[in-house]
Amino acid sequence: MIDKDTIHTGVPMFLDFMSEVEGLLHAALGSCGYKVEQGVNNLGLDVSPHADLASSVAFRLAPLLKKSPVAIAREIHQALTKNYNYVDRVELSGPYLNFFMSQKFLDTVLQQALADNAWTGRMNEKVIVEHTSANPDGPLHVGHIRNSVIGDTLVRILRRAGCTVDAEYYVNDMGRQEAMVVVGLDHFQLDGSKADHAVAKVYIAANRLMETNPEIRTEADSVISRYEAGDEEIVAKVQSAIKYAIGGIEETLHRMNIRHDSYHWESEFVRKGDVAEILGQLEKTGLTEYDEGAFQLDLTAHGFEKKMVLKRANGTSLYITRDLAYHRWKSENSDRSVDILGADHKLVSGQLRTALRLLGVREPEVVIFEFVSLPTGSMSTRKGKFISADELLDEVEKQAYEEVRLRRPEENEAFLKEVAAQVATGAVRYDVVKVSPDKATTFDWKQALDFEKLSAPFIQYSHARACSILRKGEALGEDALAIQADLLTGDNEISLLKKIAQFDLVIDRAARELKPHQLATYARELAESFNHFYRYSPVLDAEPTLRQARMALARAAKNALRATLDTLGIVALETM
RNA sequence: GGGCGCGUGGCCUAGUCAGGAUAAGGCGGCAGCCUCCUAAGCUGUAGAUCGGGGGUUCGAAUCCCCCCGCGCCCGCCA
Repeated sequence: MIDKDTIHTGVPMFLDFMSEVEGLLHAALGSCGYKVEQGVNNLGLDVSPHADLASSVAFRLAPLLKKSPVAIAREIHQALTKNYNYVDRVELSGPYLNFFMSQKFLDTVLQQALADNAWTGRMNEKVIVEHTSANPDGPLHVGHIRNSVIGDTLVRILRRAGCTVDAEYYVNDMGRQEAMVVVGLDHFQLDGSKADHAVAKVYIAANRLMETNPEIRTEADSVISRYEAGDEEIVAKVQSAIKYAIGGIEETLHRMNIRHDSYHWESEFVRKGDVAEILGQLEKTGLTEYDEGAFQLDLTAHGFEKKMVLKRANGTSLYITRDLAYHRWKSENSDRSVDILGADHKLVSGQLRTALRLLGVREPEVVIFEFVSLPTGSMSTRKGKFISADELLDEVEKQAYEEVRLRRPEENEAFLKEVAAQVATGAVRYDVVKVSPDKATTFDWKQALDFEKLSAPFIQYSHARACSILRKGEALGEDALAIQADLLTGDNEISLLKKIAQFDLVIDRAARELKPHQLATYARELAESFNHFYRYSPVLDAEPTLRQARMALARAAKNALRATLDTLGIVALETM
């Protein structure tokens, strides 16, 4: 049986094993009279094919002690106390120290995984994540959704880690793009298509008209200054256009299981006087000057070649200035603030952070993702050159529908549609999140429509198969809650349990480092691990006691898959 | 020209921050597995001098320098 005091719902699993290993190693090093340098992972700990946790600390000590790593590892190994709880044994393998999990640890993992709320971590910071924030001048395209998916996945990871997260959309209502939409609406009609698409058509037409009619630019300038001055007629026009476009954008986001908790409009910070206040504070740094009538900040001492313009010669404010005010607000209302930005914002976000430092405001953590381009080149809303998120989702859903229909011909239309929609959302999200944000990508229809192993349906399918076993088992009277982890002796059973145990480690890292693609990799490994169990350890046909234990493992795996999929924003279908 | 990022089998990617024990997957190719809990699955096989060159190290895909290629940026746009 398991000691009651080791069971605490909602407490990490692998992290507990790891801290025990760290404790053991530090104690052993101490009794040998050795010290390791300060730094992350100074014990050289890593998950390894050779052990549940391996340490290469002997290598790190070798040059300092002028002894062979093998000899050092042997000394440390002999100095280890045998006071193990979650550790079963430590094997010496040349210069490596290999730590293995105890049966008690595996029992705990299984028990935790069966609890309803076993999947929430201990971070309790308040975090603001700003993502998407696309200009309301058209629909989201396949580049924008990289922002939305990375952002929303991080929101979910941080919440899973225990944080309170506010997902924010920063609405650009004061920029030139929006002014062009308003001018466009004076010259062209919305055509009744989906709101954001209709706005895009007007916006594109206005830009095209400007090529032959320079008056359009003057009209846009006038909209900008009248809006900033608070001209009631213009304010009403701008805001209704924006609300209309955002409505369409929201629809697309909801289709991808993405919701924002709050919206902040740029104009808010101008109207409240924050922008003026910040300009005043920056002036006190002595780094500002007027150049050809424009108010500018000189950041050459901070490595920026060009001056940062804070106010136009005509007196209107600029994006960067309003963004300073917004970021000050965010820092005052959170413990961490996170921005998801495209690679084209690298420079300006560096300038922003430097200016914030001058103002004594906590800087945001910035996640930059590289560009998504089309095989024909980069996308542009203004030129009407893009593949919209809606178009992508429609196509993927159509493909998914065909796949479900082939596999489940006996099911009704509603079933096929529901599964197809959830498979499509999952496939799109997974395709985006599985790639590191640092990587520039080229959109590829063939890849987007591929539902095999490196995709969401692979993981959803594993979950559905686990559900199927549980349904059938429960019909036979099994409760799938019996804790008999010691009966799980097969390699595939133990590695599945160990993979389940890693969930908290993956979430913890992804939440600290803001790397959502690590969770995508874990999801694939977990599903793969479950599939091996499924293939080699029959549950329902096993003899009764073993069947109970395997039922419990199937439920634990189901819970872990479900938690992983939820955190990725992918619906865990019970059947597909 | 300068800054930032990327370069891993035919194609796409993980691993790089915190250097370690045979470079991990997918797609595509070839060969297998449905009287067996959903074959969107599983197994086997071929295929990589980790862009090139130098350096640091007992040890480099990983760190440093140079070069090449690709992307993004260098606006009183956002």
